[in-house]
Amino acid sequence: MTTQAAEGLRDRKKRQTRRALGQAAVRLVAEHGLDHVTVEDISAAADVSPRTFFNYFAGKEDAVLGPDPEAGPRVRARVLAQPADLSAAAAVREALLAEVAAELADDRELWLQRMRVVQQHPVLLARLFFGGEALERDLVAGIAERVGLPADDTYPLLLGAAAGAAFRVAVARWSSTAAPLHDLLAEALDLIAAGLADPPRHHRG
Amino acid sequence: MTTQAAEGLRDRKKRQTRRALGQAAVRLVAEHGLDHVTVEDISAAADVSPRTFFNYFAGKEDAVLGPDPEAGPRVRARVLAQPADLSAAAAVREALLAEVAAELADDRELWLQRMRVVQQHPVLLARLFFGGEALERDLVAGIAERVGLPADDTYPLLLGAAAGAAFRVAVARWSSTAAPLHDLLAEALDLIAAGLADPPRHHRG
DNA sequence: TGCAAAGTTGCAGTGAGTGCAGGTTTTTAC
DNA sequence: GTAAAAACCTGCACTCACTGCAACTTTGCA
Repeated sequence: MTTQAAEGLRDRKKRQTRRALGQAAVRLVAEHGLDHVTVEDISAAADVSPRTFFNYFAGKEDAVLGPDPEAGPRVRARVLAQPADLSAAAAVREALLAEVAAELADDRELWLQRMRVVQQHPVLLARLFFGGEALERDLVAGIAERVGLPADDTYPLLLGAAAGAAFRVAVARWSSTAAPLHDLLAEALDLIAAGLADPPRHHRG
Repeated sequence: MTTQAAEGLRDRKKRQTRRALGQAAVRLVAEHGLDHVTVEDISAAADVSPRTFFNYFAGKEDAVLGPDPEAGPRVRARVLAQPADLSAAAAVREALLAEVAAELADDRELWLQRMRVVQQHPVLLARLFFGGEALERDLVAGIAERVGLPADDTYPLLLGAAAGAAFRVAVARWSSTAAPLHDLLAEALDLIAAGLADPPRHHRG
């Protein structure tokens, strides 16, 4: 049966095209702004027809964000894989930190540019959150399973949503400061675990 | 300076039109689904031209959500108006509960239908969050001012984002349960203030 | 009553996004 | 090695979203 590398030429080309489109989208939008870039521009830069673009992405915004359909299940598995003596919040913390480390190892520079673009285009932020929705659903499912509650109970929903909030804030600060994303995310998650009590040092008039 | 009733016929008509468009949008989308409703349909139902529709809303989704541009400043003011002995988190809690009560007093039924529609169309959820962005920015500004930190510091950003998360979860549960939104929101905010510790009763295998 | 400001509408045009059909490339089976 | 099958790419035609512009109508005000 000649069971070899198992990765056909077809799939490799598909990934190449997808990647080319995504990179072109980020680069062009960074250069010219979101409304001054058409799908045709992106397609041309990636050397495919505009029609083909839509075989890969639902639109400009999707191409910029390049959502990863496997991220959700991966995060869910990570949550369940954490040691049983951790609280749910702690398990989410470890799972997200591990996931972020893995993602960034892949393509640090692209992610950074992507996030800078997102900061400059609030519409993209909305779409990022939307993609985050699918991910958040899986995260919530993992949390629910871990604590033995239904997935539509307040607690899993809220922990998932709060983790998403922490992630957004960390990314926002990442694109404007030089600190490692890992540290920023850890800090945000810790603040939430502390119940968002008033910050220690704040001098009033 | 003739500072009188100050509400001309013009402005009243504008508000009527805006309201008619918003209601028509929610009703039609609830009936036929988001992609089976065109701007033309909505305009026809509100008895204006399609071109006029765009003088009021940026698109279908905006019309469904009917964002209130004054909500942001109002929330910010509410946060600052809370007693000084409250923690920032507690101040946010009180401000949001008051705001929700005021909003709902206006148009309870419309809001409920709106939220049901949002639940069924994740794209709208993204847009809701986007509109929420503007609001969240004002909320963050209020928090920052209250605690004496810059508005781009982690703490205000995170408290604002977490409050947004609590709000989303409360709304999600509101549209699927019968409980009052006020109670659901209070519960969610309290859970966050408790650091999202493991829920009290959860029996493992 | 008459002028200015604001609102409404139609028209024309760009661009997003989709279904369909024909052509090309990769895979699979013989 | 070759031919059928499956997957992919592409152009075409179409609907709909959205915008600028230029009348035209209504409201506000002196």
